[in-house]
Amino acid sequence: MVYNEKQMLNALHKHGYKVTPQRRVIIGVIMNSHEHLTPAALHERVLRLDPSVGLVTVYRTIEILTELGFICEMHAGGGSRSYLMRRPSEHHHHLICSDCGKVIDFTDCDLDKLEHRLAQENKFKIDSHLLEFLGQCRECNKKTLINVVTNQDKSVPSR
Amino acid sequence: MVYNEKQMLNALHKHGYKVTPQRRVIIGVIMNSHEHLTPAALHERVLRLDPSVGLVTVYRTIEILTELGFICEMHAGGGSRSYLMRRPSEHHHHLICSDCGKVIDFTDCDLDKLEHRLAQENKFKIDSHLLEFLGQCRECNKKTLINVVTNQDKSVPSR
DNA sequence: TTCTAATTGAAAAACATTTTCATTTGGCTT
DNA sequence: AAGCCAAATGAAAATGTTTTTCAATTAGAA
Ligand SMILES: [Mn+2]
Ligand SMILES: [Mn+2]
Ligand SMILES: [Zn+2]
Ligand SMILES: [Zn+2]
Repeated sequence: MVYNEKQMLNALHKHGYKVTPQRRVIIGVIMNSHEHLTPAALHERVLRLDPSVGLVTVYRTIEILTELGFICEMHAGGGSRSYLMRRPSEHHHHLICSDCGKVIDFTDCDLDKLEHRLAQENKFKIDSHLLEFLGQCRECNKKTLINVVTNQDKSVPSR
Repeated sequence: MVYNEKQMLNALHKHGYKVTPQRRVIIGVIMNSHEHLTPAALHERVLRLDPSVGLVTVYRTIEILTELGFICEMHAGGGSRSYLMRRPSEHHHHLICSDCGKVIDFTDCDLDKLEHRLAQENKFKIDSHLLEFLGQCRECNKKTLINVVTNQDKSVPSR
């Protein structure tokens, strides 16, 4: 289940935030993008629709939308920063393609048993968890395999 | 199982890296710290032992130690950046206290079944995963409970 | 001891995010 | 419809983190 634009704008209003043209555009871009976006990437797309929107406004809107639960952060490993993406409404996790950045959500992490045991053994009160699988999507894997076959006789540079 | 200082210095040498006084100090600080450290926090502690070591060298050493597998990144959620800490040698994950930053490692994540299923269903080639539990350690939880009891009759400021 | 590629620190550059502030505006009240 | 004002905005500056550049130093092999 994914929120639609009207629901998001209503929620803004309901929580005392003003529905500005800038916020409309930003929300529109997020809604119509299936990838996760950095603030900068989001801003770039917003500029195409309204060149006057500032990056600061993008940051501020991201903060609100996160607070309202419409978007969520992503951790794609490596030295990479936190990204964001539109999100289903339930607790979920990510399958991330390290090559192209494609993201697939999944909801059944089934970590309750593990969580319970860890809580007991370590006297921790566990509030939440972060789980992400990193790998290669089908398309990127195909490309890799083709490259391997094509270049199998070529010598490899030593560094 | 945790590496000792000598092993780490040997590994540096073995991989063609020079064993410099700076690297000795940095490794020493990491070895003797049980918390995870940001590059800046690590540098701060290094300065106490050798005020001439530059932050750049800390970054460069972090990179090498990560490559050699002696330290690993941490993702403590929120807008937080990537942290690092000393680490056991095997595949493992973290239990992180959101209050004091205490970290407990655990190794048995047992995600194979889930990984297999996700790989099949989504045609993904999964290389690795990231799993962290966030919560409150015993001590911090105690403090919280005491505060709740102590302040239960006091009025709460509205913001 | 000599030699040299690796390493270092300082400074600058490159980025990412937050703060400040004067101006504008959404939307409630008349 | 007009007025009002707290909320929101963009520009610019400030803050913070990480990387790059470069000349000087040095670890360690010969
Ligand atoms: Mn989750
Ligand atoms: Mn660890
Ligand atoms: Zn891909
Ligand atoms: Zn704690």
